[in-house]
Amino acid sequence: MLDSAVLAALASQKRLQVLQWLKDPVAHFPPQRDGDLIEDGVCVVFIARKLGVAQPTATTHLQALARAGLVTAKRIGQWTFYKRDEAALADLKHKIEEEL
Amino acid sequence: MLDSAVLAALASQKRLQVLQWLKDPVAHFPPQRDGDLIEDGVCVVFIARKLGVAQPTATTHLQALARAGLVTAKRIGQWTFYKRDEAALADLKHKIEEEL
DNA sequence: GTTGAACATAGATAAGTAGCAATATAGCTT
DNA sequence: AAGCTATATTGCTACTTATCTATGTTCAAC
Repeated sequence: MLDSAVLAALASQKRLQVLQWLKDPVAHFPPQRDGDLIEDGVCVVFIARKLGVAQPTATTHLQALARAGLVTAKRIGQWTFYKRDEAALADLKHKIEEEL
Repeated sequence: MLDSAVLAALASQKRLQVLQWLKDPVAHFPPQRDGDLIEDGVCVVFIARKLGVAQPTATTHLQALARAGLVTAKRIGQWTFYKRDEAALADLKHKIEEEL
């Protein structure tokens, strides 16, 4: 059965926007010193800046996506990088296609 | 771009459940006197009863789905029948498949 | 070890959502 | 027209969400 909690994570224009940007991080975010945009993910402050919200607000959104399993967080040094969980997203799309 | 308002309509276990039941109304609801379960849809009180909520609560859920364009309402006499909008649902699934 | 940067957490406010009981409205049915 | 039934609307409470500022924590770099 489809999980409404996961759909709730998607029910936000800001979070949908982030997921779009994370499809091609290199196109949307500046280079990072200590983490690869593609391999490791994008750091929170970049996302906050591009979203036009304060950093804690961005953290909240990203944690919501992570709780839903749609992105993963990776801590490197003082940075936290977020990237899409493509397997989880594919699985979700498949479930929606089948069950909705 | 995916519309977060439509996804918000799906972000509820109760509304997801209703959409599932409406896939096969005959299997899930008793016969109706004045409207065909398949052609016209299912009346609100049946849905309220099966959901285990008061009638106004069911109305709210169904209106949310209707506002999102996922179901359509049809008034016949004193009844309002709700049924899935299969075209809209297919379109949504397609968009999710492509854009998520 | 002190400073500064990145991120998380806490606390506050405002807005939205789910639920109910009560009431209103609309339409049969007699 | 009177009464009954189905649905919608209203008014309320409780809970959740989005946002911010302020503070805490972690870690790098000097």
